[in-house]
Amino acid sequence: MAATPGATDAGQGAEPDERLTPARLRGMPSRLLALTAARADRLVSASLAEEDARKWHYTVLVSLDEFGPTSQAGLSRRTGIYRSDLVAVINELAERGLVERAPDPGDRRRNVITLTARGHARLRRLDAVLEAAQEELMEPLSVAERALLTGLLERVLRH
Amino acid sequence: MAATPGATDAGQGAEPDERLTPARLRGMPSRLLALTAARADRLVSASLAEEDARKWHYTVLVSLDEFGPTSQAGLSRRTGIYRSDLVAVINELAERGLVERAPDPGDRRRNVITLTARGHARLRRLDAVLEAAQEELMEPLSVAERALLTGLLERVLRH
DNA sequence: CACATGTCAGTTTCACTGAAATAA
DNA sequence: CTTATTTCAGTGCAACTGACATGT
Repeated sequence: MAATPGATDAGQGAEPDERLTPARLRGMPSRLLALTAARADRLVSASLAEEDARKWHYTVLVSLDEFGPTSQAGLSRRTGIYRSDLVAVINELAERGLVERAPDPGDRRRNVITLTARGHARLRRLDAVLEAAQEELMEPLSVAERALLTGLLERVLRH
Repeated sequence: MAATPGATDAGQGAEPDERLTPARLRGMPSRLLALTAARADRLVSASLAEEDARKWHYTVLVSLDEFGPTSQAGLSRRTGIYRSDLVAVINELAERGLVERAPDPGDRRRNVITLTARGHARLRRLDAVLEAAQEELMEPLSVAERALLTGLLERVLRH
C-alpha cells in the first residue's frame, strides 16, 4: 500500500488485449508484478475512495495510531510521504476532523499531529475496508497460498 | 513490464524506514506487491536506460518481432501504449534506425511500422539485458520458487 | 454519413526540488 | 553559524483527453 506509498499509478489504465501480448512478455516477473500491483492499487484506491479517503490518509492514520502523536517530519520519515506533500494530507485529515495539528510546546518549530476520536473511528472503518480489498485481491488463492505469496515477496524485497 | 506498461512510478523513490513501518502495513499484500513491483521497475528501467532504451521501446520492438509489421493503431492495442504517445515512441525508435515508418498502400490512413535489421540486433541485446534484470530481481529465490511466484501472480491476475 | 488513423496540444496527477520563515 | 521543521511555489514526467485532418 502506502508506507512506501506504492505503485500509485501502476501503469496505464487501458490494459492491452492480453491474448495479443508477445510471448516473451507474458511470463516476465517484472511485468507480472507490475500488473498485479496495478490491480491491487486499483482495488485499494477504489475502496478507499468510496470512503472519501486516499492511501496516504490511511497510512498517516495508521502511523499515528501505532506510534502516537508525531511531528510532521517524523510522520514523513515513517510513511515515506514527502514533507512538502504531507502538508496537504494533514490539511485534508484535519478538515475532516480526523487529526489535530497543534504546536509542540517543547520544540516550537514542530506541529504535533494527534489522532482524534473521530480519527480512531474512521481508522477502524478503513481497516475493515482495506481488509476486504485484500481479500478480494487474493480471492483466487487459498490461505496457505496467500502466505506463500507474501513470503516470497518479502524475500525478494529483503534484497 | 510493459505490455501493460506497468507500475511505472511504483511509488516514491524515498523509501521509508522499514523498521518504523506500522505493523498493520507490513504484511499487507497490496503493499508488498507495490514495493516489489517498484523495485522490479527500477531495476528494469535502469538496465534499459544504460542501453539508451526505455520500457516502451522494448515493448514495441518485441511486438513487431513476434507479430510482424503493424500499423500504429494495431501496436497501440497490443502494447497498451496510448496511440498519442506511440507517436513519440515510434519517432525515437525511427531516429535510432530500429524501425521504419512507411505509408500502407492498402489503407492510406495507416503507417506500417517495420523492424529493421538494426532493430532486430538491438532487440537481441535488450532481451539479454532484460533477462539479466529479471535474474537480479529474483536472485533470492530458487528456480522452483520463481516458478511458484509467477504462477501465483498469474492466478491472481486471472481474476 | 459513420468510423478509423495518425498527430498535436493540452490537462492532470504525483513525485520531487528549492527556497523562505521560524526556531533550535 | 549550522541545522531542523513547516510551508509554498514550482518543475518534470507519464498517463490521459480532446480535437483535428485525412482517409475508408
